[in-house]
Amino acid sequence: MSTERRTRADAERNRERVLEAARALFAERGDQVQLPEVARAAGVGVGTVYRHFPDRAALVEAAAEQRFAEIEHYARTRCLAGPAGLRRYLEHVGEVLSRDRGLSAAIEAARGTAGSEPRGEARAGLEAVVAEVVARDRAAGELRDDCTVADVYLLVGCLSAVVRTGSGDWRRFLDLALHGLLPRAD
Amino acid sequence: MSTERRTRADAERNRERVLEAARALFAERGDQVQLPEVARAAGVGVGTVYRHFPDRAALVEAAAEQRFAEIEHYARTRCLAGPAGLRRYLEHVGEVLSRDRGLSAAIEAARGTAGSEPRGEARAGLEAVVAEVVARDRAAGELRDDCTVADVYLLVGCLSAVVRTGSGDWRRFLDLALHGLLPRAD
DNA sequence: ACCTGAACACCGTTCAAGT
DNA sequence: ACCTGAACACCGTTCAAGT
Repeated sequence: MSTERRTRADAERNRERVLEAARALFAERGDQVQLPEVARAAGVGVGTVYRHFPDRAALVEAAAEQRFAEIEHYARTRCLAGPAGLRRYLEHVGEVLSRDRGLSAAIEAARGTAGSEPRGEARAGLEAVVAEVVARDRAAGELRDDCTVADVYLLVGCLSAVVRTGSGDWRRFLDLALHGLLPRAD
Repeated sequence: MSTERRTRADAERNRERVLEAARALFAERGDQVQLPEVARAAGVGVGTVYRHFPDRAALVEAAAEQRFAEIEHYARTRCLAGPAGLRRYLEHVGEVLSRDRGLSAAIEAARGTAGSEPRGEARAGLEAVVAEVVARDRAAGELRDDCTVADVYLLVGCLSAVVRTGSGDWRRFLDLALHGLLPRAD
């Protein structure tokens, strides 16, 4: 089992420090934090940041990964039982986005890098739960029959933009969007 | 009336050339064009660009101003008579956004610069028509009673994000959003 | 192996000099 | 008055040298 166990001691610790610093800074000020700043906060040289993360986008994504995992956990425990699962899901995403300005950057960057959508692992897990939530709500007659996971991505992207630009109330947006997903017979 | 008529000959022509070049380049590649590039395309020095426009944002906004005027004209002639005025308005905005990648930048930058929303003149005119369209559609019972101009801005912002990131179909988004603006009794 | 930080490339913006 | 473009400031990324 001694296949690929090379990462030694301080290397792993440095990686974790960088990630920790990145999470805190991105959450607070979003995409505008500078990498040298992250390095300073982590107490390492810039080169170390680049050793562990190929570029800025990779660090943003890695810092967001934890949030995706948290959101997935919330979805599994809170949105698969009872009514209005999708509504609860989207409201939770809105709240997390409001608290972590860096999440938007990760969500939008993923779109930017054409095609390579399924980055980090957490994303795959998330997509699976969202599919379940949609299926459940549809079966319960709470959603239009043609509502898909793609629709949810669409709305999450918009939600992210609304929160990021601070234009108006994201809850109002959700009200409109969710109303739009209702079955034909209101 | 010789109050403030100082701008002479080439100055005005240069300003127009810069604007022309900026319109073409922004439309094609959006917010990622570089100002030295605009200067080169316009056949002037960078300094001249800055002489006429204080900074990048101002140039983006000025280049977009024309589009706003065009959209306003469309709205006045096509969305104040007949049914589904707001739907026709938003579909037109979606089409213009699809053709001019720089418009998104202007729309989103305006939000970014907290508070100072009402830049260029064209925007004020636009806001006025949109208010009329909303009022008409509401009176005709085509929209929820609580639908406001702010809602339209919200959706235009989302539309812009959807088109810009190329995430999914913006027409699908409009379908959902407009459905969300329907009166309670579908 | 991994770390450091000076150095490089690049782009927005300014400003001394020219007309 | 206005124009030009070299120069400056800044930030992402690389890499030679050190441990």
